[in-house]
Amino acid sequence: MVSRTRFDDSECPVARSVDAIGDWWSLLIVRDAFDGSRRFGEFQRSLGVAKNILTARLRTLVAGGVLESVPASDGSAYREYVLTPKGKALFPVIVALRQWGEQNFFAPGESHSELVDCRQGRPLRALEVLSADGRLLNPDDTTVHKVSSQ
Amino acid sequence: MVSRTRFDDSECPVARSVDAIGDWWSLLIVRDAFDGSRRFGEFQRSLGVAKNILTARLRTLVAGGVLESVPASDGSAYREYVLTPKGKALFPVIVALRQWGEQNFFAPGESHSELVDCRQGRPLRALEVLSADGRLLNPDDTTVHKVSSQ
DNA sequence: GCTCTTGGTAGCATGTTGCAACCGTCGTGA
DNA sequence: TCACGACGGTTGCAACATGCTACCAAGAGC
Repeated sequence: MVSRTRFDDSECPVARSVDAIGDWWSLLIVRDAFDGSRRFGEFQRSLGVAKNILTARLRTLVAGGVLESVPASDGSAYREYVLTPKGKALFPVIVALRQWGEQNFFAPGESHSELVDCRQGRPLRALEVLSADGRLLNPDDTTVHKVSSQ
Repeated sequence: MVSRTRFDDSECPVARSVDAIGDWWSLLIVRDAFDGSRRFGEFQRSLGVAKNILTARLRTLVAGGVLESVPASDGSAYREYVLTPKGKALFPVIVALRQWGEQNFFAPGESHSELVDCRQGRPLRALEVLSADGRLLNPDDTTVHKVSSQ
């Protein structure tokens, strides 16, 4: 069993998110799911993770409502793992991590995979943190405050 | 020593980001840094993490260029840990995780911390993944392709 | 029926984590 | 200037998680 409730009790949404995802492997599984992977074997080949670990992570993600286990789309008796709406909502997280990695961990010209807009084939616009009325916000322009139950 | 290079060799920026951050504790340290924590003790009290783990994580984050160790701002001989520009660039990642957590792991009315715009005190706008020309993109509207070294 | 692939489980060695105890330095008040 | 508490760690150890390899059962293809 994966360590449930490490940060779960926190009032911080970041902590709960982190706890729900489970670990880094899980995040890479989600990334692969966005890239079109569906089958156990696809994830395993793509990630190179041990099968027992993959089994455990998939189970956690399904239990957490991020993935869903459905009958295989090719008519075989096997099952596939697809993103639920909640899983798809992780898209900005993956995109944010991807952009951060692109900007900080690749030498100019170094080959890397890239996420592009299907329609134009062009890279995405950088994510922007905006205020309710659309101003661009830096970390210093924001603050955390507590919302008591209302 | 923390497991350097688990995913480092990957061409996927997501994997390199994940590897650079190290683990979930590190991400929560970064979150606290955005919230204004600077001192060892502040992180320790806020997170409740064991001190040896915190020591290791801070070292990893400094080595990775996410945090920087600087003389304390209050003139004491202690040191503080502050975000580098690279660390501040993680802001969208934290915001994305926070928004995902808010939307999926809190009952309506349940108390939680909230990130607000300093100027107006209002919650932020939800992050949007946009194409280069500003269209709103869903996961299905994007695809990953390889960029060979050019 | 035979064999290969898929999707796992089981057992074990190793690595990582968390806890508690300890320790040197800094700051402060008397 | 000396004592004492807070700060910022380090060390050792037990417990847990991870990864590797071998194994296995059911499906798919022939």
